[in-house]
Amino acid sequence: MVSIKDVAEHAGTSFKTVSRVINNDPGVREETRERVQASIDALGYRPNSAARMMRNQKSGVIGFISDEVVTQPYAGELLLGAQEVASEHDKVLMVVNIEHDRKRQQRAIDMLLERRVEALVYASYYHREIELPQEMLQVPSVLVNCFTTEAELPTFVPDEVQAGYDATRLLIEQGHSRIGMITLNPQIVASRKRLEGYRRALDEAGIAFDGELIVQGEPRFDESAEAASVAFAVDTLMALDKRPTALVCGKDEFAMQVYFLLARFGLQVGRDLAVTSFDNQRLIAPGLTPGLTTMELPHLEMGRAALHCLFNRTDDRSTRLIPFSPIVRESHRLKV
Amino acid sequence: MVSIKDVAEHAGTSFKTVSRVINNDPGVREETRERVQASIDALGYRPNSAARMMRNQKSGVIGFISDEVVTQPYAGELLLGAQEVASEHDKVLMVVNIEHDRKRQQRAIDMLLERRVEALVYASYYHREIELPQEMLQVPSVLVNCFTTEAELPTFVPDEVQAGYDATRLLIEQGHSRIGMITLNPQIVASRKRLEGYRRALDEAGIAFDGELIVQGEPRFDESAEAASVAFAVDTLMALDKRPTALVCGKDEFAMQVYFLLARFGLQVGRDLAVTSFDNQRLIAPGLTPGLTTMELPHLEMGRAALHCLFNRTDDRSTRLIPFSPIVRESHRLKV
DNA sequence: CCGATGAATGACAACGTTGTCGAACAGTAA
DNA sequence: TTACTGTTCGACAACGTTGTCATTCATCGG
Repeated sequence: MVSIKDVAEHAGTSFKTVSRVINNDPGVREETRERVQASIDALGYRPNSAARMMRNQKSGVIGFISDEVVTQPYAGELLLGAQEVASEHDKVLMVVNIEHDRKRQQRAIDMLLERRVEALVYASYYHREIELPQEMLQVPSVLVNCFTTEAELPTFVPDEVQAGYDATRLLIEQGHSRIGMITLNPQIVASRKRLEGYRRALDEAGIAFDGELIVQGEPRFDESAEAASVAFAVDTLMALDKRPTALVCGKDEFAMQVYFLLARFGLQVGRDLAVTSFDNQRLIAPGLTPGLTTMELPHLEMGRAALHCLFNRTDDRSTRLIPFSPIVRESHRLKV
Repeated sequence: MVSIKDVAEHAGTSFKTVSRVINNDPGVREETRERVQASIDALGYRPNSAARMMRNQKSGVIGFISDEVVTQPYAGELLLGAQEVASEHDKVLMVVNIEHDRKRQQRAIDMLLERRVEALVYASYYHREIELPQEMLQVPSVLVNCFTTEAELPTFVPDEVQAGYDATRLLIEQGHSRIGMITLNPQIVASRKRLEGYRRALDEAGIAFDGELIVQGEPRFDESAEAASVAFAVDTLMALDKRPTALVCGKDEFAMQVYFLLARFGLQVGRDLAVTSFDNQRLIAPGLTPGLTTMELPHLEMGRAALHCLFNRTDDRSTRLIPFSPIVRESHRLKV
């Protein structure tokens, strides 16, 4: 590989002068600068970042540890937002997917610390508590879409309560008061918090909470039984004496199921039942008829916010709630 | 940051001996080794990879340039497969998303070459021809899910023809001979090749090709008009004198639309129309009733194959076709 | 014409690591 | 004792940069 010395020899100067040219140091005569630049171009020289790192004691790298962000639809936007802000600050992300594997996680963190990452981001696919790798405390770190009780770290999570509130509010504003909810697995943070938002919206509107209207859509054990589970949930709701006229679905896949399942009862979303949901899965939400009104997870925004926080290095180690965006289509509104 | 010299001082040896311990060099007395190891642990020493890089003239990094792989549902599996193989060989991926931006692409490549990546992978979200960044020829490179005519490089793309063939064949085997197809935008490689596979399957089965059965599902200009476009396609097919009894959909979103749209005609997928499709979008395909039979894009496999190719450095610069996997559910079969 | 000034450039060290070579030492055979 | 072996360890250089300081040279005022 061609080094600064090769360029110097080619240009007939000392290698220090070449260094000056590369770094736009002002103390170089114009003529010399041009000659050196010509040699750089001729030899195809590129500064060796490893040498620079050693000299400057800075890697310019930010580690991004993800459990499975990258493999999940649109969660990758989190990465995208992070990359965008990082590159504004001339930093690069080094992304490692650890896939819930302890050993792999350890190896990944070792690798990142050996590369002297200037900071670490830990991002999880779904909003949950994590076991904090203790090594993360050695460098500035932030958590995204996850949290921990083991240490105080800047944390960015979606505002699930607000999302639940807004999703419900959209239906209340349409005049509904019998509003059903198909929840995610209650062990999940999102499930509990969104329900909290739902209740808050009802309270605020003076609507009494009715436990009968809350049914679980995700199966307790067998993932593959999800379709059946949603079907059961819809059946349960539709068998009620006072059927709901509106429904908050725990995720867009549930909503899709609902669109199909209502046909059994001769009903249609958007005519007989108003629906809102969460996620705004681009594959599903716009493709349904009527278009699905849904709360979009702020992945991009969380990624951005987390990196901004790293660069504005204050001592603020609080948890920040990033709001969902309501994507308003037609499903929350009944056509008469 | 604590260096090898700090450890040496702490352990009362020369720094070279510490180096030997780190690298498991045999010529160290057991007692010394333990003493040094204790110091390493006590000080929390981690070897500085920048220094190692400089010394060894090897970065251990493989650059992964993606146009938008990461932000697209499940295309991230490509990255995952690549990462898996890389880490088997003790290499790390450095991923950069260039988002079709010329400048960003140039910056990304410069950055990667300055970091002395040992190889480059260029992966595109959908199968297409790319303009090859000329710098890629400076290091061993492979293309994934894309190709170029500007140079001969090892290339890994999905076998679209086989996918079209298989998707059609599944229907033929069920006794169908009037098989419609809703195609993607014909400018896309996948669209043309899959149609070729479709024709081959028909030929082989002695079924005459009928152009009336081929309709375009993707709108020509306006992306947002896709739903309407598919609706029009279905209407067209259903208005034929001899309606198709089976249908190959260009992507799972089309299939989802078809499930809904058939209702207009009082028809049902799996009862009146057999359907196959492409992609196996996890959000859609398993959630439809009947489950969608679809050809899964070999993202994971392409990622793996590409990296294997880099490590088995032969001079083979050919294009390898990676087969789709048929994910057989129920939609290709009519229930009587 | 001389010394002072400032601009342009070079010599050298250092960053943290590993490869090469040689030194110190213990043990063994003659 | 000597000579030789092998084991264990350290001194030193080098990798490619950049910061510090010294040197060279032209220019300018007196």
